[in-house]
Amino acid sequence: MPELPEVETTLRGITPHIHQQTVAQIIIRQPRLRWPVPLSLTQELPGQKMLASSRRGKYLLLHYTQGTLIVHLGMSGSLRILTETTAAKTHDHVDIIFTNKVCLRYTDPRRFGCVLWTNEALAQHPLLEKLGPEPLTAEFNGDYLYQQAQARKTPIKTFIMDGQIVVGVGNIYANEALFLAGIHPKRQAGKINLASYKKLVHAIKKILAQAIKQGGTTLRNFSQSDGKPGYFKQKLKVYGRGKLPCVKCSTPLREIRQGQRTTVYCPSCQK
DNA sequence: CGAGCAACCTGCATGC
DNA sequence: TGCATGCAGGTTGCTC
Repeated sequence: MPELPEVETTLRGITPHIHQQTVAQIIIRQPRLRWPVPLSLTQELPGQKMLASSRRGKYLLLHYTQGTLIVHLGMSGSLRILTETTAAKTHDHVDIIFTNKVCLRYTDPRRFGCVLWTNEALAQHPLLEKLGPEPLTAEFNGDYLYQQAQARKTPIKTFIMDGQIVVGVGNIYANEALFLAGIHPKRQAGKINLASYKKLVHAIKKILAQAIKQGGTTLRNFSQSDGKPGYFKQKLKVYGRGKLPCVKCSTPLREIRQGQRTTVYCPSCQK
């Protein structure tokens, strides 16, 4: 479910409600996520204040007095703010309740996400230390991507979805960015020239920035932390449109599998 | 080292 | 209606 724009939207949605708030209680109903939720949090977290929040790739980082909560939404996770008592449903795995009665609720049917805690320097955390640059920074540019691609035989789509190369480009936006840049998803990363990489980087930035501005892509169950849906889906040009006519040239879009993910592209516009 | 893929889980759409 | 199958927004951690 959540790609980077959804994670960013979630972060912006929840932060004002919990900023500078002190934890009263944490309830862990289901600790078995991607990695076990540390049960010691029920002792450690109460009394700590939420000082700041940030994001690294698709990891949400909630910085408390004595450590950081690392939250990932996986494929089906969401975080939302509850201001009045609401009975927990089947997949409501974790509640963080603040002294002002606000509840931050983590829900994740597929349990591919995680809720972890660290006291150590974040840059050295095993899940974060090898991550590539953020896509919306100046560090991520055509020259960088071109350099990283040298001698790489992996298909360009797989390459831009590799978090060690650049974080936050998920399946939807990888498809969309390649279409926008006119690049065939199967091309070998090492055989693409600098000019095309500049175009691709521009496309990735554009598509992500636009999606964030619109509040993320709504697919099935994603909604913002306030419950309002995102409005980006209607802007998708290839994702979910296999066999339908290309919006530019009307050629039927082609659908293939790369890795274990669906790729959609226009065989005429993408070379 | 890179490339490819199995694995972790539930829900939903589809087809018989 | 029921059941089997395949697919879904991610990413780690295996094998080769």
